[in-house]
Amino acid sequence: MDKAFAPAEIETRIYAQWEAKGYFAPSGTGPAYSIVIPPPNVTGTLHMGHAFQDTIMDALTRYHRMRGFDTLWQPGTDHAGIATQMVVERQLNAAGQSRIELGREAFVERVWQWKETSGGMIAQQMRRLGASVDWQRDVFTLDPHMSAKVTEVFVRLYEDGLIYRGKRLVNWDPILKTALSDLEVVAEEEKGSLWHLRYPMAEGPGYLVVATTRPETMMGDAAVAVHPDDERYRHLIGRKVRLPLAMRELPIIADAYVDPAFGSGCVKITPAHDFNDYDMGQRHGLPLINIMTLDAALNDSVPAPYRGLDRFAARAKIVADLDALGLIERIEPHKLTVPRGDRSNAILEPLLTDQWFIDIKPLAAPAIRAVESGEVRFVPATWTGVYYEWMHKIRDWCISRQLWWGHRIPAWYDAEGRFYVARSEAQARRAHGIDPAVPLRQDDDVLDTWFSSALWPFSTLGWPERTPALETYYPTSVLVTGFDIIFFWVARMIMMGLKFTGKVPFHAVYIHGLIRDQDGQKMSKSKGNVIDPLDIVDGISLEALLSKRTTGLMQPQMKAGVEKATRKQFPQGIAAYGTDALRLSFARLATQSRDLRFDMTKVEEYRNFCNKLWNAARYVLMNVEGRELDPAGAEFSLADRWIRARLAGMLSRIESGFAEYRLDVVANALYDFTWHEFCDWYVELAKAVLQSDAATPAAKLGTRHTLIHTLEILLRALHPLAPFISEEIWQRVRVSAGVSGDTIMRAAFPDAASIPSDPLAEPEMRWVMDFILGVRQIKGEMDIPLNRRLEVLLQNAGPRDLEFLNRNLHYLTRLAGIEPPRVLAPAESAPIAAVALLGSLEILVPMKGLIEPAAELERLGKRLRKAEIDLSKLESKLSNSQFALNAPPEIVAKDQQRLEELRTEIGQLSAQTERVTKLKNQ
RNA sequence: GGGCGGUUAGCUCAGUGGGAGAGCACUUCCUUGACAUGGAAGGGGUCACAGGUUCAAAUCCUGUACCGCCCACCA
Repeated sequence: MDKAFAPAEIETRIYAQWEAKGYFAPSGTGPAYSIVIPPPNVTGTLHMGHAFQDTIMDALTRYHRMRGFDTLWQPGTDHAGIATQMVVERQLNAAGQSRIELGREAFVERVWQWKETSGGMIAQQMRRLGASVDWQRDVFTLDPHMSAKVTEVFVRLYEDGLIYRGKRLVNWDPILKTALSDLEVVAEEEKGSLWHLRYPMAEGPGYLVVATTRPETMMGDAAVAVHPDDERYRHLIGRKVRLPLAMRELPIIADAYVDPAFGSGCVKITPAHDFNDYDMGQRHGLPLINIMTLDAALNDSVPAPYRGLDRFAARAKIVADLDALGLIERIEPHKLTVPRGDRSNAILEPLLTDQWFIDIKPLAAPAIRAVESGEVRFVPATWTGVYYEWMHKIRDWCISRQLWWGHRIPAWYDAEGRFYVARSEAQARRAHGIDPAVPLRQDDDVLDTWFSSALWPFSTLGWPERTPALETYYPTSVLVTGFDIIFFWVARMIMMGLKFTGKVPFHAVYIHGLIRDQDGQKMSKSKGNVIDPLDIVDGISLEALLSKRTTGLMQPQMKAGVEKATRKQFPQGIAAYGTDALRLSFARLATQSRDLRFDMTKVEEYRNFCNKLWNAARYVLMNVEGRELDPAGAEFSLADRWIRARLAGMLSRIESGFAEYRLDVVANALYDFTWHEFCDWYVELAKAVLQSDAATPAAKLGTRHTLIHTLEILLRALHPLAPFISEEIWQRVRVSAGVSGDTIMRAAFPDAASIPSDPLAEPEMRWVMDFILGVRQIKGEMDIPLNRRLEVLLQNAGPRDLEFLNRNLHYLTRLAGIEPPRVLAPAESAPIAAVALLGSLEILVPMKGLIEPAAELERLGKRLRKAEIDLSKLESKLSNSQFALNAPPEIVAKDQQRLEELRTEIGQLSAQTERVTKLKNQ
């Protein structure tokens, strides 16, 4: 084995072998365990969030596969309608072309080409990350057989009366020229103005003042509303005002929606351009006056001077014209929430258009019950409330999009505008007896991407056919996703799953936090803080990283800032850390926190961890290869028994970590055991046996056997999080360890319960460790090199101390760096020495010029102060009579004992301080 | 306006009722035959604040402050 762990070559080689041998496919035996991947968008490459999520899913998958489950991790990618269309359109624009020029068919062809590129990059990234998905089952949401399922669902929903088409007010994106669902709207608070406009009374003098944030919509006003109980305006209800600039009259109506305290208490009502006004218009039978075109300019229903003006130009002109007429009472600054498209960032317009909707309440009710009943469990449970809140006030879902990239709506129109919903044009004709000579035209619109996403758990498994995969792996075991798409995706999958399969799509939803940069900032191209996960795996030079981060920026003026920040953060570029280090650091990050700060130092930490493990394995192999390892006749030492007990402890921590989706717990358990127990202690203890001429062959055999078996079990426990290094080392140790199997991937996950408990090993080992730590503490504080062997005397040794001492002398001399200690007789006086305490046992290191009395006094002082503080706390606790009365007896007893120990310790330390002080003063 | 998170060592974070923890960073020592991507030792925290419950609170309850997120039709 090489001296340092070199991941690059190992990873690609091992993954190729796994894939070639078909290890990712379900085993077909055992209980089913399945996860469907949240399909990444084919908009580019995977980002850190994907890599994080894939690590979690892969760890869960590998863990269950090793535990004997029939395990499927279903891969796939998403066409991501708007997002992908925008990416390709931007590419076209950069090349001086436009989508419109190209035409629908050619454009869609271009997007398919891009899909091949992006999908290929994504698959490649997933392979480098070690994802054990079943590639044979890979699907894309727009694959023809997947589209057929989408059509099937649409038609069935339509036939059940749950899909309807109609002219409704929707969120309209005038840049993308499509409708959006409520969820795709981000409400941002922005600074604006509140214009107080005077609307003259139609008859007689005077005017009403209405307050508005959008004066340009006045052209679409259908009424002015006041609160029915508002004394100021009560008498005017039923009368009329004249709409300035347009020669129309508006009724004054009463509606309790109006807040008399806001503005003037009079509201202009524009039913075709405001959601509230729309509702009010419906209540009062007001006309819907649409004044805008699809690109948000004023249309021909407004007076000539304003026609064709963009909404904001129209606003300026209308305000100027009203001002000229003296019809503006005042303008005040006002904060308002502006709706913007989540993709385009365009200011959206409520606009009347023909759209398709899902009547959602009938679907929502069973989906709410499924969570209430516990059929679907959110982890952490706090997200349940978020789900309920949205589900209880859910509104109909606008599913049609005026885009080109997506699932075409299966509806056909005749010349009269009648439409027929069917699985195909032919079926539409058959069902409605339409002559082939009558032209039919399919709806131009496509479906919201989330429509097909909602079907994902069952569509990927074969629905509507009752395929073996559907029967076996549906409902899936767990959905792993971020909280940002609970509404977009999780809720809709539960609704659709229940509707079309009668079952929930997954039993658990594990909601993880969102990956942010080291400063807690969201990672985004425009911030210039994105990292390609593979750049951490393979490393990247500063130059390459700079060019990656600064090309294709939406706002080129950001370039300088991005470059500066990048140079500051990665002056040397990024080193190659390997996949396992990245995965382990992701796991360590997977706490229940919402925001997860990704930090390079964590990756470095786990790179070092991998190297540590690699070298521990080197040491083990060095000592076992070509040697007898048959445990028959082996003698197992205290250290052997102890490390086995600690191994069991680690395994049970891992088990509960996985059960609770706490991969941070799993990663920490592995780290602590590997580094601080196996390497720091056990390997060093093993050396004391293996390098000793005094140790018996049976003892050496026991140590070798324990070394190789502990390592082998550790590797299996590590495999779900660090698949590559565990496989690589396992391949080298499996023969010596005497385990069968071709791959660690399909080896059994180690079981804590199969390791018998050993209640005596840990206390004795604790004594050994404390002895060693006591001596090391003196050496460390006195700057004495560890390997300088010291003379040590023991005072006050009890029978237990003597027993432990005799049994473990070889450990003590080696790990503490001492000569075999001499036990002082009860009456024998000790030379002046530095002292370490182990219960009542005093470990003495004679000072004789080695240790300065002043330094030892300082050390003693520190210990003494600590002990005294502890003692006084404990004394006040125990002196409280209520404590003994109410606390559990075992707590009281423990504290009593601790009190005695502290008193002994303080007595010893004080006596020692006195002795050293005397010496110093001589 | 409603709701949900967070506040623990310089930094990033674990820790849900009984002696304050990890990693990194920092200080000192160590070219020991697995590993300097290493080893040994050490310093550093009134657990945001104020009340309350309890024999006992970082942990449970109430409130306050600050930070963040989600939802929401006040023009």
